Amino acid sequence: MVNLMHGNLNAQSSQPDKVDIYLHPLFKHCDDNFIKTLGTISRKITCEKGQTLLFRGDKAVFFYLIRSGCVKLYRETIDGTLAVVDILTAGQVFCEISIFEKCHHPYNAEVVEAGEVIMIPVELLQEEIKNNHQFALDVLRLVANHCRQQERELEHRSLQNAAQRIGCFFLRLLNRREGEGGTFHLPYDKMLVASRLGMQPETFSRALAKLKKETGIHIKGSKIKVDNISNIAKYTCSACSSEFPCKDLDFSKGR
Amino acid sequence: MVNLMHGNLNAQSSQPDKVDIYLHPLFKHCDDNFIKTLGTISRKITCEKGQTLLFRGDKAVFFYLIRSGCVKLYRETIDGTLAVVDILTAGQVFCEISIFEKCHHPYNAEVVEAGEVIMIPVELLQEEIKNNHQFALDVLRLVANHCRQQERELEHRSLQNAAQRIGCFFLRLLNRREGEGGTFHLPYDKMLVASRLGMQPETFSRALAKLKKETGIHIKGSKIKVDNISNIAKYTCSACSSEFPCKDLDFSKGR
DNA sequence: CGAGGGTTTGAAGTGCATCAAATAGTGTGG
DNA sequence: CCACACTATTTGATGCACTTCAAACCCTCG
Repeated sequence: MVNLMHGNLNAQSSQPDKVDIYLHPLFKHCDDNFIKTLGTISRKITCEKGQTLLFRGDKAVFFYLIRSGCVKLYRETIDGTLAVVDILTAGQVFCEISIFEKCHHPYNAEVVEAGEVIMIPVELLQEEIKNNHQFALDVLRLVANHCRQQERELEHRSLQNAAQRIGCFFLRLLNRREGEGGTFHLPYDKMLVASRLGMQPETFSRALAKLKKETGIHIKGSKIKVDNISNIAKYTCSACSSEFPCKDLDFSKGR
Repeated sequence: MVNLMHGNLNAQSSQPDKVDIYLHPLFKHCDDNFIKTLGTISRKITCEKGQTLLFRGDKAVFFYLIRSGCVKLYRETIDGTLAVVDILTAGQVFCEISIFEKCHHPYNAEVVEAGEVIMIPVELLQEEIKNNHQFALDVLRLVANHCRQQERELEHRSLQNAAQRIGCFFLRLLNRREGEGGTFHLPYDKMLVASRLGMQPETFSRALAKLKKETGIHIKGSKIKVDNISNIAKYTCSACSSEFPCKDLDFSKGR
């Protein structure tokens, strides 16, 4: 079990096996009774790779929390072109807007790595939102946090080049103090990382090579070793309005 | 006065002179007493072009509503490169996250067209959020709506080319039924539209010419005449996951 | 009228996408 | 344990969209 209270992007790279829903910060102001109901009523499903959890346009009836595995959120045009919204791993949540509003899914969700997903019926949460003012505020915080993440994402797409976006992604995976380095594994396929960062696999490969040259990081398969974070920060954060270390994402990994 | 209850992006193009804060849908569940307090305590300021309303990183103490004029929200890297987040006109609001959370501004706000702005102290709203459950939900809706807008924006940046983004922008300005055309004015400078859509003025100029060729629209200065909306929809919406007409934005123009 | 932006046009450069093909890695059945 | 199939990743070559730099044009407003 991973305590999401202290969860950060590191949890992604360490790939925890299971995640306890009770500990997601979204529920920190919910009482034991509600948590118990949550445990009873929510569905836990085991998903295979390739399985589609929900389709864009479908009515949202569940709020999702990933216990393990990996889920890709994406939009698709008529001609089949994909725009990946995000790729989520253990501990992350999605469809949070459905918690308070009747809505239709704004994206598709596909399992890209087998795992377990918890589905919480939205009525349950909508009820809680009415009774528990603190919970309403926590939902608000979750949504707002997602909003800020997207603002940052949008900025990165217009100001950072491919190599800088990868570097920034690595910095978030590392999440250490300035100077300190470390080793970590990519949370998923390079192809998926590429799509997550809005680039082609070929571009990712070349940009990663460039990042290596520029910052002196070591790469072996999916293992990345960083001796000095500042090198990456210097290289990537010059093309961003936030300074390293990024303080944007401190509430939770919720979506 | 413009009734924001029924406001849509058309309001942008018709450039209303003044906007009544009471009618913003955010306040639809607030009682007269609160509205009166709002009128008393909020500041109305007249802004000159070029004036900076707030700086990124400053502590957020006001929620902003634009009565008239035009405000640019942007982020800036150390070397001075800008990333425009949005450009807002009469009836639109910003800094809504400050309504429920102590936060620092994630962007700068600069007046690009002189006008009047209303500043509402966040304490007032934070108080109301505690007392008025419906208001809390309306704030949630406002934030969620902003979130969806950004999701769409992000998709557009990765799937649509420059001409298609302009066409999509026009469709939102027109906001009519399929087939019906119309005439409208750009809500602000072409330079600003370009920055809003994440492209250079030169690119905008060339892409607009391309859009004209592809869809048969008529352009004279800032006046755009569209005979048949479907032509634009056919051209732009093919590179988007939503089909025309876009239903994404039905709550308000809030930000 | 003339100064100063906004807008357009031209020419050249850059970054990423695309297409193609080679190479590495992984899982399968024999 | 190996050979095969299949996928992921890398590398090369080329093309396209957008940017950048430069200059002309145009419009507005003092």
